[in-house]
Amino acid sequence: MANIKKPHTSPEERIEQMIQRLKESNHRITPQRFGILKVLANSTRHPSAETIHSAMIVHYPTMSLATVYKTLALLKQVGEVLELQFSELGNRYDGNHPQPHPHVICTDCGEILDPSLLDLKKITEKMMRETGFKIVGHRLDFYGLCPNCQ
Amino acid sequence: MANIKKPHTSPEERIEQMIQRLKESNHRITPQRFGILKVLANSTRHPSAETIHSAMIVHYPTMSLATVYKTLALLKQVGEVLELQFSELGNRYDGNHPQPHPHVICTDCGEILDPSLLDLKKITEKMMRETGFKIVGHRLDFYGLCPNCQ
DNA sequence: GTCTGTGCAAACCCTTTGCACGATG
DNA sequence: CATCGTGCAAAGGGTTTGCACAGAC
Repeated sequence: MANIKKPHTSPEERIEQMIQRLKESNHRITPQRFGILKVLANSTRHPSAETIHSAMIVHYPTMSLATVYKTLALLKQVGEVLELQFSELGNRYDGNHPQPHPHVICTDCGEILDPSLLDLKKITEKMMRETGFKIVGHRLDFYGLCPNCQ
Repeated sequence: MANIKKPHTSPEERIEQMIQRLKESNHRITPQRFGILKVLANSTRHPSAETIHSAMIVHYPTMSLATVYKTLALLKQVGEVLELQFSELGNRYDGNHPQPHPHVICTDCGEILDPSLLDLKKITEKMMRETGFKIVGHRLDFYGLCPNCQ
């Protein structure tokens, strides 16, 4: 059973994986895209599009938010980023673990953690049997207050 | 273990519960609010604000969307409705089972089902131990294609 | 050189808010 | 009759889109 909390892949390796996937699907590696991959691979904080943009504008002063959104949509499409939708918090992105996995979310400061792996395979099968759905993904969030905000 | 899928509470009983809660918290029962409670209690489809509004405007031609949103916010505040946030689908509301419970969501047509109860108490405790968070809620969604959309 | 990607601004969608009027308790 | 709720319209925030220019391959 793999431990997705501390993957053996380094940020560099992760960036390389994502680049490969983009090339495979005939997409160009632009400085903007490379920069976004770098931010994603080096972040454990599940950044928002805005956060990624802010981090990048220091080095790429002309970087636009639209490009961040377009790149995130592309990465989502090729399966290299996991999008966590929140209507209040705004969407957040996980580029290190694109497969569904549980999150623990602070309702006060918005911090998002990846706790250790939890296998929902059996539960997913149960759900498929019960509902007749063909289930291809899931989402498991726990909401509460992080140690700092308590 | 209770089965939250088919509660013994009828829509009428459920409406009564919600009315009690509103009265307890010193809120008035207006025709608009009563209508929204009726729609919520009679729906198993996790309606959006827009859906509730559309259902009501037939009987209350002056009904406004703003009032639907305000009432949903109020019901959420007093714990009588569960809000499911989706940035794409728009938020959806469950007035029959305000406590967190799993959902199975069709990514094609947007249908949302309540499968039978699944107890996450032990997993929640594990998460609290592991992360130091004080967890007060959760969300468990399964995504896939419903029988109709497959 | 071709074609995709970028960046700007405008458009979009859902949701929230301010405010004057209306209705509840 | 005091206060709270309603409805309109405008504002708001995050995200998406159209289009001309720039740049990757």
